[in-house]
Amino acid sequence: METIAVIDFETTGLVPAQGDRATEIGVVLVRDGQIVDRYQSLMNAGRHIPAFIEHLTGITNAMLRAAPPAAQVMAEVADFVSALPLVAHNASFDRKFWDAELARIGHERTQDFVCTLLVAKRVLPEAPSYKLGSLIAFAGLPAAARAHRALADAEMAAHLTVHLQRTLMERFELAGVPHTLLGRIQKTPKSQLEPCLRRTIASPGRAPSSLITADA
DNA sequence: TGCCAGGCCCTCTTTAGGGCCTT
Repeated sequence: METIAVIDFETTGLVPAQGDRATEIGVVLVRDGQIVDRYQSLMNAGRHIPAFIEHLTGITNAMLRAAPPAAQVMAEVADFVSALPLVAHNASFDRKFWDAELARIGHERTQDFVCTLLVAKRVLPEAPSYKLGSLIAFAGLPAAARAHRALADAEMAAHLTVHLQRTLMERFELAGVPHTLLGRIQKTPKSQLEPCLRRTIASPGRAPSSLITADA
């Protein structure tokens, strides 16, 4: 059964190219709709956390001074994730930091990222907001006790991923929704998604991902 | 102290602009 790695970073800011660094990472492994493993660690990259981000996340500069070095943490988490497909909410953000922090230890990402924000916009078009917490509330999924911490946000994104997969399976009578199909869905224009998946139902002999590729 | 960027998406669009989302 397919295993995916849902990740979330807390950081000092928005732009690694301007010196922002990761301060914490959380990873949740999901298999067959269930969380099967977790990884979380603060990481000390020697970068000061602005006060408003300390307030936002609860991660303080004092906490980072006692945290393991970023390089050590990234080596551990790269080993934990290995080549598993990656998922994140607003993945363009986490992808930037994942690639930047990996590059600092001489590693390079080989797998794709799936973005739950882009998939949710297509699968849940009636949602009032696409913030992670708002989608969790909208879908009636369990909310984390402390948002804006890496593992809590990764767990919420994992629950959202499973909800999106199950919604697609029920709506389109699909046997399964692998990460490759989620990847195709996030790249398919919203206006084309419904007819593409409807044709999937009418062509049971063809794999959903190949159908989306051909029609997109 | 507060902001930073960038991809996506919508519309009063496409020769553009602005909001959302992430910390």
